[in-house]
Amino acid sequence: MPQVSTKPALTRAERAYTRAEPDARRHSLILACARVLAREGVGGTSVRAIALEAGVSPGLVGHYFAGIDALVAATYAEVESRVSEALDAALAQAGSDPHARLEAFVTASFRAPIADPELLATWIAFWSLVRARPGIARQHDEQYAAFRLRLEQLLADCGVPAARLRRAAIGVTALVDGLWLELCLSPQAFGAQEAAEIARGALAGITSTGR
Amino acid sequence: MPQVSTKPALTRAERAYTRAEPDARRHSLILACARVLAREGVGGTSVRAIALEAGVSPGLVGHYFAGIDALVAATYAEVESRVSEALDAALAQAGSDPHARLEAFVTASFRAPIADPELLATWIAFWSLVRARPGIARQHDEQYAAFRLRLEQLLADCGVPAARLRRAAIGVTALVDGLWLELCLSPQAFGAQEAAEIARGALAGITSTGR
DNA sequence: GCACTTGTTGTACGAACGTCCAACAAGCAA
DNA sequence: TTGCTTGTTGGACGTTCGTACAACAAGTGC
Repeated sequence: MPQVSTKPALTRAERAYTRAEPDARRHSLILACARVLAREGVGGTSVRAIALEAGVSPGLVGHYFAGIDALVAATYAEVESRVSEALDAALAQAGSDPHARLEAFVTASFRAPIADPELLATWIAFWSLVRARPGIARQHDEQYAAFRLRLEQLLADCGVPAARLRRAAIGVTALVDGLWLELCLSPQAFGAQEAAEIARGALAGITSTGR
Repeated sequence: MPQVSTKPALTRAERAYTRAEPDARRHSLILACARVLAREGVGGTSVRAIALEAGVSPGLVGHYFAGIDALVAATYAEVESRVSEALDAALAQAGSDPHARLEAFVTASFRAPIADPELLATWIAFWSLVRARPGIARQHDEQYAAFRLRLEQLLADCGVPAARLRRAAIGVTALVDGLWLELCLSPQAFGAQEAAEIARGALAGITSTGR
């Protein structure tokens, strides 16, 4: 992105102002931030990179958010919301059979819209921020606790004994995260369908033995 | 870390030069880099932060490595080596029973020296670099392929059918990674011992059904 | 057309970045 | 003690960072 330093600022005729509603602008900045986090990682994510990705001027980040950290936090909320909605939708379509519901909930993570390498990469970037940013850590804790609680409920509906619920939920959550990680970082190793099969196998083991 | 800008440079009497052998100095910079990556994440890891952590002057990073990226790559190699050695040691102590060996190999990830929150946090930082840095991606691919290959061998020794080896190895690797992630990011949720129990349960499922 | 509201641009600014290197200094041998 | 080798310091330099904001401009109502 070289800037020809001898080139004068754009004339009035050359500047292109494109107005957008505040919510729409905020949303497009959030999406741009997610994409930059995914592609460049945390180290390559800057106000200028996000603005360039969004096709706007850098000042807009400061105008619409209390700074880049606030934008990243808003991006976390957006991505998390997208994942939650996909899980909700999977459950809504799963019917009432407990095993089908459990499987739908877990395997939704390996289908669109979740199993998108870009979304997974953004998610990995968020993981890497948890320890250094208390705000992201809070968001992370809430989201994970909610996911695990829900998973426990679904597992309980499948007859997993109460004494084993917690560990089963932790294990399934870990398996999903680990498969996400490798789906994203080593896409040549296996794909989303295989990940779903692996997860199904694990669920079958857990629910068949009540282990 | 405010620097009193009116304070003159240290006089000759105040400067403290401490010499170290090149290898020792390189190693201490690598360890400092690992600690900073763990604590501050990628975004907070800079030449100055690492040098401060190592108790030396920033110029030493450039003296001993071809820049901060080379130092990070060297840090990856060091941490990976530390993990591999721990796994080797666990296997060496496990005896000849295939099931004991498999369990030792997998649960070693949940014992010292591996299950150290700082090491895990450094590892998460490396994950977040994989997509944006080809060199780290190469290191990552090699390390993961080697781990999975080894795991497949151990699983095969336990009688897991050849047709199921690959997926079993992928699943166990994912489970380990996911448990690492949460051990590090949500230490209040569960501990290393419980992680080991969860992993043992998963291994028992895989090896008992030959699934 | 004008005035006002409100969204946009792009740059100034101080701070921090990675890299480079001259000056310094520890340690050793003669 | 001197000279040499080699490790260390810390600051210069150009670049990039996040933030702030003056100037600009789109869009609306009168």
